[in-house]
Amino acid sequence: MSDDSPHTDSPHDDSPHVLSTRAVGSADETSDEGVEAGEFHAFWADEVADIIEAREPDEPIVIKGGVSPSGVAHLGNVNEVMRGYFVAEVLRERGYEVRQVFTSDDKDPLRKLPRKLANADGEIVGLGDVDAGALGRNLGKPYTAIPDPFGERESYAAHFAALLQADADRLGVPVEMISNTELYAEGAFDDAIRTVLSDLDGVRETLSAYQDKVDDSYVPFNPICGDCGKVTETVTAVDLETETVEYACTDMTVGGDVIAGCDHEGTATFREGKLPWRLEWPAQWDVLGVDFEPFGKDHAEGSWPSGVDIARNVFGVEPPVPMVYEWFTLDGEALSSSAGNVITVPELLELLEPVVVRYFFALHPKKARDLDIARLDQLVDRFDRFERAAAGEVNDEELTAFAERAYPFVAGEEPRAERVRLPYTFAAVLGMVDDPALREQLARDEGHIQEDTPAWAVEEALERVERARTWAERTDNEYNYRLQTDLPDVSFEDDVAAALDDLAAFVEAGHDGEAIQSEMYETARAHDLEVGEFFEAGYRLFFDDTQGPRLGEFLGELEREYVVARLRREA
RNA sequence: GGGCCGGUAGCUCAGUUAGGGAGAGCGUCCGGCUUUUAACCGGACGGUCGGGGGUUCGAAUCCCUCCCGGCCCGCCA
Repeated sequence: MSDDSPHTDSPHDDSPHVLSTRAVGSADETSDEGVEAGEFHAFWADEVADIIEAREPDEPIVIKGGVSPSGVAHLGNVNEVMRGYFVAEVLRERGYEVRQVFTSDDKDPLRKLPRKLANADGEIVGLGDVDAGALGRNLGKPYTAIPDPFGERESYAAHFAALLQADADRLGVPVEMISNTELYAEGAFDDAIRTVLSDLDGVRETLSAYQDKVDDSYVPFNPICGDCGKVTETVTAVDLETETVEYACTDMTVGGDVIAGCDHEGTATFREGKLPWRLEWPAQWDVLGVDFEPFGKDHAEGSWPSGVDIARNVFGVEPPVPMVYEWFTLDGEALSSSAGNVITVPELLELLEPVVVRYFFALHPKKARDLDIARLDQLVDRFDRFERAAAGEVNDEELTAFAERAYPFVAGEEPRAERVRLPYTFAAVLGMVDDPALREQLARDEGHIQEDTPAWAVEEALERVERARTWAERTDNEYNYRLQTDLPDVSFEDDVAAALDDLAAFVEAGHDGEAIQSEMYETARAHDLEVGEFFEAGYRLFFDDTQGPRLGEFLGELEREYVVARLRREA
């Protein structure tokens, strides 16, 4: 076998870890012409796009994400949307037509009561705030057959889907929401179900390699009970002629609990039931023509391998290009809605600009990372640096390569030279005052806003202030000071009071912030006070606290009469 | 127990494609701004690249092994 063609050792191994340090390799293309597989990309979405492109997909290229409705649409779910989005945008830039779809697996039964729910505004509420009894009575039914606990939409599923749609909108990602229930209703899965039920032995054989419970009486189809409306698990007969199944509404075991069946026995059509997940997922690939799908690491070793097998050997289709993303933690802990460790998109957008959130999801999907709310300033700093790098202003080759490629997809535009980003912590300082004009003045004095900065840039820069303010309040950190409009309850020693009066006179005479700052030291010495003691008096008067921002310069920006009166403890 | 994925400075992370200088920002400390008071500037400190072994002239990077964390290996999704 003197073979001169260097064959790649292993053919494609179906590992879903397409971006792993080890698995990147790839294109099992013959080397003679073509696709340069090993080409390095600074942006992971380009690597994924290469793999998709190498398979010469039909257009439109279909990128899918999906979730099962649960209580809360949290930031983890956004992976499904944003990861696919970046790949979609890269492919669009390469000239392809791309559809990004998002399935809501809403024909799944509600198996247990969620501890927490998100209302239409994305706020998390407890079960006590909704009609929990109605939910409890509907255990076992498809989400689309359960009333919206908030009484607003036509169903629990619709409520949840609306949350995800709203989140995608807020992040500027156009996705096509697809209801699984509707796909069944319109017959999209008819062929897949027929295929499965026509070859039960073959399906069982394939499935049994992954699921122990598959025996020769197992029928992978779950009819909806015509009597009680629950998803059933016991099919007693299949009639391929009439395309119906006979079923019995038996009990369903969920964890340690049992959802009681109603014992009804009936007949269901192919559209009055659903495939179990391991078959439904590959059936979706077939029905929707999916070319790429990102998914969390929980699927990587479970349903993905079986899905690949079933796609090829049951449905006769090639599975999509996969991509496993690592889960991120929130404040160092796993996301958990029952434990209260979740954050929704609207909540996060009270703290961060959408572009920063998009940036977070443009970072490498395979790295385990933490979203640390207390240190959001670090994330924003990193984004700002990333943005400067995109504009070629950072002396860091690696970062610049990544930023130049990824930034347009993150921001939706090329970097704009006039743009102003206030450092997040500085924005938090500005948040100590309410007056928008004063905030702007402070930013100008500090040199962040120039004479010729266009109005749009000023406006957008200042949008960060409100968010940083909210952050300071939420985390009650060292920026959580509030300029006091009313005189706090204070009392000072005579010497301190005298010093304050002197300072008041100085301010009244008209001096700028820098001069006031200097004068504070002079005044303290003149009255034989510790400088710290004098500053503390000032902070007490203006912030009702013992610390704060650089006081003199801060006071210089405030209305003179107000400062003078406050220093004299008059108002 | 088995498989997969992660583990780089106090924190958040880049660097692993293709082996060659261990890096950035923040924090800390010191200093500067006629001034100890969290905004600005400069500097320093800070790491057994999870541990060990191997290949190599040379390893964060390749190989083996072990440790830690997460996920999966029942059902469900």
